[in-house]
Amino acid sequence: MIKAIRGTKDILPDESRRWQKIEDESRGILNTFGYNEIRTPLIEETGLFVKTVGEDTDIVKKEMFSFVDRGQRDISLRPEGTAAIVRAYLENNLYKAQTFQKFFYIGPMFRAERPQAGRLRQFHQIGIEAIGSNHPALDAEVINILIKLLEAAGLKNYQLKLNNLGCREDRKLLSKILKEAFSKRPTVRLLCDDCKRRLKANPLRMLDCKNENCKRVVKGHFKTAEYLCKDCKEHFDEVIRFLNLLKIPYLADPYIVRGLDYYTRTVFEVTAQNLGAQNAIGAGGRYDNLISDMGGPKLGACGFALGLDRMMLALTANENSMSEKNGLALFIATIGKTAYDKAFSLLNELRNDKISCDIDYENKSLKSQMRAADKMEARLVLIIGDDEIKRQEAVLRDMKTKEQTNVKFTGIVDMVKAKLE
RNA sequence: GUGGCUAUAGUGUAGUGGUUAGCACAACAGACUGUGGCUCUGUUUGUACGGGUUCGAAUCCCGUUAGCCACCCCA
Repeated sequence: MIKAIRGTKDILPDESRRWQKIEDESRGILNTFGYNEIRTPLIEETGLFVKTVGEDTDIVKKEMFSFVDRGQRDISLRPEGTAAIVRAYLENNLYKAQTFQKFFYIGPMFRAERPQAGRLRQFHQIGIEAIGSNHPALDAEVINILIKLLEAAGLKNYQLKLNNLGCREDRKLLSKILKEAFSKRPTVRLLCDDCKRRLKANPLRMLDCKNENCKRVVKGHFKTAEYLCKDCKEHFDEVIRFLNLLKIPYLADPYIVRGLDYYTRTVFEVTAQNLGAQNAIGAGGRYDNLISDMGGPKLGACGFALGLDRMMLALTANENSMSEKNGLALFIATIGKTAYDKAFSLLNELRNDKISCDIDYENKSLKSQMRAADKMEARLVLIIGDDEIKRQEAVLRDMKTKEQTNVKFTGIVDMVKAKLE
């Protein structure tokens, strides 16, 4: 038997109902904030992610599903959403019609990590990208939307962490300062092996090392805010002011560093409880250099991505989930071939009138058909047998009141409609 | 990607080398035959896969696969 690929899973109808509900609610919220859905391909040229996410990031170095197609093109399944959206924004010259634009997306992303609860190789994100503005209100709005989506889904225990990485120059300065601080033998020896490597490749990542010893040592050497330029400092203050205006509680955490290279200035992360080590449920930030780096105009932008699979997990853990079935309006139970034929065409009429209805497909006994109707939570059951065919009328049973009435074949659709009203 | 733990009907589980692998729920069928839920009766379905040890393996060993936990990373 062929099984689903490692790290992928089926979202079965029971669960799918919950997904749809959350997606629908999210679309509604995003709509009120003026965001429009964009759908980009699941596959892109590998170079897109190498350039944007960063050559030295784990995502690109070891987590991408990449392959060479028959035309010898290097292609990858998208590991995240931002790069493709910026690509689409530039490729379709969207900025020429209007510079500032707000997008949202919902869909699967792919990363070849070792699977765990809350960490799949195909996982699903809902995210937004607001492109074309440096305004600090935008950062606050983006964060606000993330919070709104979480609350709409019913998530209770979450925490928002906020930081400012500074502009590209600030990041360089920070890297330089870190490198210098740990350039001498004795200080280097205090770091874990990973951090020794990070020191060379990507010093900023030393900031969020989980090793207690590293935390202490690195902490002792600097505080992020001190290395911010005046503009970045001001921007951060403004973002905080707007957040306060919206009464959004946050925790300033100078050790938040994102694993994607394009972030500048504001970065944030929302963690949820009950998810074990995979507790980052949503995260994002500003990326003011990405658009120009990709050959576009110099424009600021900000966005986030929310992990839907993780949110579902967190919701089940909170026991806030409920899966209500969409009960059937009508079930038609039949006895005999003639009755089935009559019922089958009747079904079509009812469905044309947007009445949800169904019939038996397994030649079951009347008793079993009634059981099936009950299981489907049918409100009404129409019973047609030989007697009814002779009289040209059917028995309509209300499943709740057990009340039964005879209805002429010609008046069935109207009668059912009236009963359902 | 590294280390560890786990794998028994659809689901949750019992079974620590010895008969036909047990239980609950679910599913299906039926209870004077044309009517659901409750009750009762019956039925179907399983040792992840592949090797090995042994007279004998769900049980011990090895490999594979998958899941889980931690790391790593991230949503």
